[in-house]
Amino acid sequence: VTRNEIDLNEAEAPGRRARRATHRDVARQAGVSPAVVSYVINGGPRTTAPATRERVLRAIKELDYHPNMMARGLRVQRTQTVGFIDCDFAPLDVYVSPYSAAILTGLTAELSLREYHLLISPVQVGQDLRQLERMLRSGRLDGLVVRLVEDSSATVELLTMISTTGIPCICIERPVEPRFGFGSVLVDDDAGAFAATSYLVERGHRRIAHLAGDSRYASAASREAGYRRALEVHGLPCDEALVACRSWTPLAVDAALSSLDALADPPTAIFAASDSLAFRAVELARAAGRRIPDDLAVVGFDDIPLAQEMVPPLTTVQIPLREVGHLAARRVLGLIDQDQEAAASEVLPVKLVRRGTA
Amino acid sequence: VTRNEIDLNEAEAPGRRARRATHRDVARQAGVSPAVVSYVINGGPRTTAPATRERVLRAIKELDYHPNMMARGLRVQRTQTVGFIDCDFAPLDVYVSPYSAAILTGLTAELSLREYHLLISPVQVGQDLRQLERMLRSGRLDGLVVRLVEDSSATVELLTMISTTGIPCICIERPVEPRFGFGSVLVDDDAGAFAATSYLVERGHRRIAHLAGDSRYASAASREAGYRRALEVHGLPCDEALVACRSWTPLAVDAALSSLDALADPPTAIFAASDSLAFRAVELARAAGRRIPDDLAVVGFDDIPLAQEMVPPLTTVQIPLREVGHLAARRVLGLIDQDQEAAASEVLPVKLVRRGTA
DNA sequence: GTGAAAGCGCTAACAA
DNA sequence: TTGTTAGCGCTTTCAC
Repeated sequence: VTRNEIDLNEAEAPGRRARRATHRDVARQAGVSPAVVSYVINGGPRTTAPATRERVLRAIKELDYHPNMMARGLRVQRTQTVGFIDCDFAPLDVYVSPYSAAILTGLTAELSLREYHLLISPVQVGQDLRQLERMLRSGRLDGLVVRLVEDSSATVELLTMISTTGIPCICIERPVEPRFGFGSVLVDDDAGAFAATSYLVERGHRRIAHLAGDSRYASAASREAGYRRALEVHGLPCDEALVACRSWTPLAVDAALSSLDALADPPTAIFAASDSLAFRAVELARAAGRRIPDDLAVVGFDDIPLAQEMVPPLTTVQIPLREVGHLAARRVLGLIDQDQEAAASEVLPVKLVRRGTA
Repeated sequence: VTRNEIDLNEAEAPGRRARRATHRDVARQAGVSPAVVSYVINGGPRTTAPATRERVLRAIKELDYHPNMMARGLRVQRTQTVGFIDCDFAPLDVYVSPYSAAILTGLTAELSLREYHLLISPVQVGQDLRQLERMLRSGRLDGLVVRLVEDSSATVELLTMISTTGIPCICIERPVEPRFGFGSVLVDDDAGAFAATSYLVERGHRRIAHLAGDSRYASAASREAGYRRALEVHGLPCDEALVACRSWTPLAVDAALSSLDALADPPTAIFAASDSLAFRAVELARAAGRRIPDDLAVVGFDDIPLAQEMVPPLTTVQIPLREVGHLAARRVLGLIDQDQEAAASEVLPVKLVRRGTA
């Protein structure tokens, strides 16, 4: 007598965890073959007579049957799961940073529409990839969304590893060489920084400092590049003493502001590479008795929730982060469905939102 | 000729995705039976001769073999995955709130130590549970960590549903009736609020307002209770006009402060139910020309990163959120390993950290 | 329109 | 110490 022939109720004896109903139980109860149960559940590939269909559906209800994803996944080679790899220098920031948070929000919302699940894997840039590779090769994932923060050889190594696994993949934040065939959804950091800086110039500022982000991050570099380009276009000199910080840590702004203040010709405006940096600058300046925006104008980048909670609210560059998540999700799903178009690259526009600090 | 007998290289023809090596390929290459491959990989249940072991290991390397988790999971009924269900009124806040972020950080770190993966499912309080139930019953998860925010019948319904699935479960933030056998790790909100309020009293404040959180949340209620208890213990009247806000949204503080200011005898101190609320209060008060902490003392709750970035830094109640995540992870893992002790309930102490705002 | 049966890749009980 | 084999729960081809 095989396990499957044990009566279901009998197996539900107290003490042991109840055995779950399988499609065979359903088949027996409905008086059909296991195949038909599958046809009914999946609406194919064969059609079923309405009457049998009804009986099967009823049996499913009665037995409270739920298909086992492991078994189904093993059979059809699908897991209904996509992974999110956040490859950062401070990997556990995935959750802490409002930046990835917004992306994850978009991703999750879109995936759950198609009953897909999200598996999050923080990875440290340059860390040993073996554990990750084991995971990817274990067949647990149908697709992948990878957030890249820089273009070093460590990143290429990661991408190469991923591509050898053959898992469909969409990249976020950094573009990726076409040879990988990965598709990406990006954001126009450079244009945003250009717009922010230009805005300050238009407001009459001539000494505009830049609180740059951690220079290991490509987005920090792009934002700085946009800043420099704007100065140049507007015929302003770029005083190296005006670019400071080079860290994402808000507390690093303290030292940066001190040196800026010590300048013979201190800045009248600041363009910060992130809202958190901008926020700290505002706090510090205000504590030093300066009025925002009159004594010091400040523009941030990202438009995190805090930007609207500050007083005055922060003028900043808004990134459609949730949209990035949505699009990335739709693209992986597209790749999984063999839609070649999904492997394209797309860069989303950002927009300056004028509020109270500049 | 079965699929398994196709030569591996032949299957790697360009165009189609290369077939992955299976344990049978390894067995053939090493000249042993499939069982031995399993013994070697899992270090049991049978022992293997060192020589064969070597050969198997070499074959694994050569073929770049990685076990398939679906197949293994189907066989041993393990998925190496635990789910995190965040059951909130605003479910997509899982990622956005620094609160859950810290918990997730702890969870992830601990789980990855044991090569477990985390699947995050945001759920709206009171929402239809069918999609979630389908997921839970699909056998995709070995264990569950559930963050509960309140004790309504919707929560009981969720817990009941979970318990019928038989999945080992640990609850966070809210205790859970013992009948479920779930285990929990909590945080002493009431004591924290008591400490914060008492501190303000000791500093000489007599008119202490409370910016309460959204009253649908049990933590908001506990914090308010701690506040009231402290006033009572110190012989202070509890003026209902002094408790305001009742929302987690920082912008809701605006109206609350207005009415507080309009009082004949306005408060000299504020105990806020969260750091975000406290932050907004500080911003607003300062914009109105009041000095912190001299004109108005403020104490927060949570100790999110922002608390240290404000100027002056926020005096607040620190919750060991990452620790909550770590412990919850260890407990589910314990439950999965049939360790009955893991089903206990534990409440972690919080601590007042004195900084600049009070 | 439906049933029988093979097989996805793995583990473990049984045999040798 | 190792080989053989059944079976985890499902889908799908093949036969009727």
